[in-house]
Amino acid sequence: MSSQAIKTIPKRKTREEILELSVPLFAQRGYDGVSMRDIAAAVGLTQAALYYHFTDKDQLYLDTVAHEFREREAALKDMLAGIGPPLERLERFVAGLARMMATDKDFLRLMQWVLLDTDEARQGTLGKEVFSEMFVAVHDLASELDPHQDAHLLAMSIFGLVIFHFQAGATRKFMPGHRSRQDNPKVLAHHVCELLRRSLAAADGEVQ
Amino acid sequence: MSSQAIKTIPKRKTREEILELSVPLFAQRGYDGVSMRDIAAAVGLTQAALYYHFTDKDQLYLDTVAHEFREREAALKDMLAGIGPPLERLERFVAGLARMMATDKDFLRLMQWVLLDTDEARQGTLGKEVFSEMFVAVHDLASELDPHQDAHLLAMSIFGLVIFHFQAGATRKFMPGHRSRQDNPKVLAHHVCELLRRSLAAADGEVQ
DNA sequence: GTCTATATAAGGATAGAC
DNA sequence: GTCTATCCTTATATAGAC
Repeated sequence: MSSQAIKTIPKRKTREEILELSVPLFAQRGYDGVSMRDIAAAVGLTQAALYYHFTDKDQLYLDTVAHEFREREAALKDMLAGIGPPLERLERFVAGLARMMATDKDFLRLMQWVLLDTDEARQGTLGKEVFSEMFVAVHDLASELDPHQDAHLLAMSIFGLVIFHFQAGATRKFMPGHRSRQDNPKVLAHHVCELLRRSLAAADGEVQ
Repeated sequence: MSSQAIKTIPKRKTREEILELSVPLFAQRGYDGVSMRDIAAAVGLTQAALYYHFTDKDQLYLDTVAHEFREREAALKDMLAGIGPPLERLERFVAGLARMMATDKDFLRLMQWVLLDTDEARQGTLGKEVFSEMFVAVHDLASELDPHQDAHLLAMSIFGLVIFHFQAGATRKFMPGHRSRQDNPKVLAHHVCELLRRSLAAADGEVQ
């Protein structure tokens, strides 16, 4: 190899920048709501320059979503890693997920856009690439929590219990019984964990 | 009043037709994904004719959503009406909601679009108009089920437990432990009800 | 009430200079 | 790698005939 190879360092800075700045745009207004001009303006480039980095808008969008999801992947894995009794790990995961949903609004919204995607192939790719690993871990945790229940359904329920509260987001403010403390992810996590803990304890008692 | 008044019968058929046919379009692709041309083509009119019935696209969209939501309102109320022990009413509601989500895909998707709406005023209007009444009923049911819990959070959890499964929709197919029977709304309803029933029973035991 | 025709803007994408 | 300039398509919305 010639010494020239050293010079071939990936100059991917702009590309990363584009992805980074596209995240909040797509998260806010979705695929159809964001134009290449919008993105170019946000990055400080002309529209044409974007086509040097990405073949078309579709790919830019896909790469943006994948980028954001990979960013959060490590954090999600950490929540589920480690040892301890299943109930303790559940609490750690629920608390972590709630905190993430409360903090990374863009992540939550991108997820919602993906779930509305009608392209099954694309949804499958993103789903597998992104959710699958996390779901497997929760699925396994679920079957540890109660081997007699359908782990798939229980895992889905755990996600739904946490995520739906944040999906409802602004709408929640208009519903009766709303208090600002409920926006605190810790309060929500506690509510969800208690609900699940009681249910699992009762299930344990019912089986033999 | 002259006999002429009889002739002034509301000829609202076209308007209703437009709304009816707009529902699946907006449900599928959202506000930005549907053009006035698409709608006109679906109805069998020219684009210009739509502007006789609606001032602009925004209003057509809003009226479409409100129309669809009002359509389901009666069914939702029925699920929550009636007498009986709270747990029985919960089961009826969960089963009904699950069936509706499995049947009326357009309704579910329109709801998801509304939840992604960034216009707070619009979200407030639709939320109040549509969800509020239903939420109040579930909220009241929740406080009957367990007076010691935060009824707002519990009501949200009930919704989340049912709705999230259907939101995950196509993505679910790619997750481990998936079996086709889980797509049956009755199976899901049973899972959710059992989960809640056990949790509430345990909560009852823990107090005093 | 619905049409044709058109104004006006915004969108995705490419060619070629630098 | 990024720019300018441009093409072509699609979009919302209006004017005026019927």
